[in-house]
Amino acid sequence: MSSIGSRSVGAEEKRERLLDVAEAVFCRLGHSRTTIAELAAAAGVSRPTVYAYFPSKEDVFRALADRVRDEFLRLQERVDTSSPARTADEAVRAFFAAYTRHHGMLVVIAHQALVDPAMRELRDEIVARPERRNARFLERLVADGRAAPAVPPADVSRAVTGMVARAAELAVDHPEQADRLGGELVALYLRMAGIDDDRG
Amino acid sequence: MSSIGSRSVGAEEKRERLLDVAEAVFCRLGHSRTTIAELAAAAGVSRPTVYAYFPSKEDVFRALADRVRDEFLRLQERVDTSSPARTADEAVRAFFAAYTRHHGMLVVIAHQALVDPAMRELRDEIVARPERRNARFLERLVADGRAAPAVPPADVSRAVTGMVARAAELAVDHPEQADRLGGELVALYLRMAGIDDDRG
Amino acid sequence: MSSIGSRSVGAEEKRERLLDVAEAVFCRLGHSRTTIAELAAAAGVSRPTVYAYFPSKEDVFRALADRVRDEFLRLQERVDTSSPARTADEAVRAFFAAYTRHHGMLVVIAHQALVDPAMRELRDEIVARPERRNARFLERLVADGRAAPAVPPADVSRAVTGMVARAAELAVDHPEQADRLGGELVALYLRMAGIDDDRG
Amino acid sequence: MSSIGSRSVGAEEKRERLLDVAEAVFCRLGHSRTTIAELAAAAGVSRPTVYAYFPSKEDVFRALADRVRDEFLRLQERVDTSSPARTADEAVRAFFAAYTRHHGMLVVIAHQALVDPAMRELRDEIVARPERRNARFLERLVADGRAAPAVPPADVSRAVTGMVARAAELAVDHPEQADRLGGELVALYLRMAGIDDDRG
DNA sequence: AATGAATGAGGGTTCATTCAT
DNA sequence: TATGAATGAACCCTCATTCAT
Repeated sequence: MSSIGSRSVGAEEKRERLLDVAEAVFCRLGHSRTTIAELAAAAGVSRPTVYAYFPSKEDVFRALADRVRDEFLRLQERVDTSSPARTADEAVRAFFAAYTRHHGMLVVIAHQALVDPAMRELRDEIVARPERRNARFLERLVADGRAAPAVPPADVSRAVTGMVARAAELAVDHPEQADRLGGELVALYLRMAGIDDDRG
Repeated sequence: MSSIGSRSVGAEEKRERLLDVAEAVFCRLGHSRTTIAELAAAAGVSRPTVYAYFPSKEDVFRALADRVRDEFLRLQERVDTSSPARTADEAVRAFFAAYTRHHGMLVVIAHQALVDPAMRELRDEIVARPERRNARFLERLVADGRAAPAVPPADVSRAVTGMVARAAELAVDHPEQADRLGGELVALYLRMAGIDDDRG
Repeated sequence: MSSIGSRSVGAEEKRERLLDVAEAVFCRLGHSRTTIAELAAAAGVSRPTVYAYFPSKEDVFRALADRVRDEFLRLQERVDTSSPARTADEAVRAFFAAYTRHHGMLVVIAHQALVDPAMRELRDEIVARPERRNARFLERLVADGRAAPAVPPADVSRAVTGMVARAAELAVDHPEQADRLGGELVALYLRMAGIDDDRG
Repeated sequence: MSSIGSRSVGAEEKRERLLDVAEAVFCRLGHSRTTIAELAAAAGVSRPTVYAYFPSKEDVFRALADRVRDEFLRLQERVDTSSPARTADEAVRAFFAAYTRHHGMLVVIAHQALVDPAMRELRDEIVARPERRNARFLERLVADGRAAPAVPPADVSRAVTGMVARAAELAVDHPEQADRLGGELVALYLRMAGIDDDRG
């Protein structure tokens, strides 16, 4: 019926769809209440079918977490670098959008990180890596005299991650405010970093 | 049942000790992996004894969450108000300290909030209430011409919550940096809020 | 369906090959751990293909057991009867060789006999029938004055079955001793049966 | 109701009773068809109760197998040694009785030995150790001129194990013949070993 | 107040088997 | 004929919870 895909669709695609479904379920139910039965039902298949695509529940979760991380890693690749303010604008907005989109998973990942060192690392790749990258970006700007942050770049960088995370929480419940929130985040960032706003 | 005599006091104390133990266990194992057996073992009692103090595992968790929230609520009561900068300094540092101290529980609470509306509310009391209070504080300062935030006070306020949360994560792993981090948080906040630093 | 033409012959051959593979797998993994998946993998085919040749896993096992039994039944047909000692020699060695060759299957069959009356019967055909036949053989020899067993022929007969079984166990792990063991078995049998060794 | 024991009984005793029940079930159903549910039902308890005494189904089986082995090991301790024939008589009969009593378990152990090296060792302790002991016993007799086996002592010894095993199979179905079978086994053994029958 | 003992409910996982292609 | 895909039925095991002592 409403199974996860017709026969003609490749297995890889079905796996991907299963992950989509799984993300929704994990975000709705959290890690422990997400059962294979629930995943299967949400995907319109039977329990054993889930095992045709993933060896275990934990593997579903790991694959999901990996996918989220990969999306975050990809974010950093395409950013307009025509001016510091533009770079900041795009980077912050993109990070904010991704954070909002995957807010639930990030909460679950943080929870699992309490228990699983692998999740701790994965979370680090999502959160701390962009921070380090951003810190280096600021340091370069400072060296060029184009930024004058109030506190060390690393702290600005960390602060912005936190700000984005918190704003994302709000954006999840009030998507209509997402745009405005993005704007405020950028504004705050520019001010914290002491970057001249030369956008448009 | 038992009067407020020594017996009762002992019971209240034991309950409190049980909660201390429980907080440690919940932070180490997360919500689902925390079993009554583990709580009992960590407290050096048998499983049924836990039920003498709490009706269910969920009640242990709720009591714990309540305790954390209460501590956050109490934070706001004693703040030096001799100057805006001093107020900000104390409030931010206190919030940051509490956030660091209860970081694990806050992660678990966030996770449970995905599932349990009551936890959503509780989390709101911990995070959003101080934000609103802070926003009002800023608005008053703005009205008095003593603050000139870069973005609306509500956004500054939300931003600082996020910053603190992220800094707390770091402070958990590197307690030796807690002081410095607290200072940076205050500095950033003052700058974001456009408050003159008239401290010492 | 398919005539006895080449197709059918191919099918029969494949079935036989499948049984060969299955014997190896059942002996390696025992009855319960042998899965259709394992059989299919060992045969280099997909799971459903196994079902093209056998209606069920139990049928694979039954066919296998039947094949083993048939081999044992055939043993008794060609035995040199030129002298009692020669008869004994050939019969014991042949039985011992077959027992060694199919030791694993015989263990599995014994195990299944605990549960399945049909396997009990089959095992009886493999083990008890030769015993009865042997007992009659001895009785005839006794009547002719050519044997003087220490105990009733039926007991001698049963004893030799047991001896062979135990020797086979050893021969499985130490094939190089098979010949010597065969010799000892014959010697013991002759002595137990009180048959003059007029061989060679 | 008909649970495995009243509260007053020690846990050790209950464990022992559970093992008694388990032996019956394993012998009736074989290894794989024996489920925890069946064990629990046979013992008159619920499934989780079984886990209060054993960590897993495999542990139940191992404990059972250990118990059987221990009983076999104890057999060898008390044997009348007033004369070779008496020693042989007692040893063979005792081994035969134990083999009959635990026939089912020995079949299951043999089956598991296909898969589990630990079971292979355990089986060796049950079967091969008495053989080696017996072989040494015969060697001593030979040295003293009190035995003249038809084949090397080790082979006699192995043969008798096999004979006993096969006789036990029969005795399981026909307990009324056990005594007679025991006698025949002893007679055969004495003859094979070339021991003078000086028993009363 | 405290606990040893027991269990109902439920979740993860496996596997023989079927079916559409 | 052969198979990729899917599933019903079980089974092992865990855990929150209860109860008699």
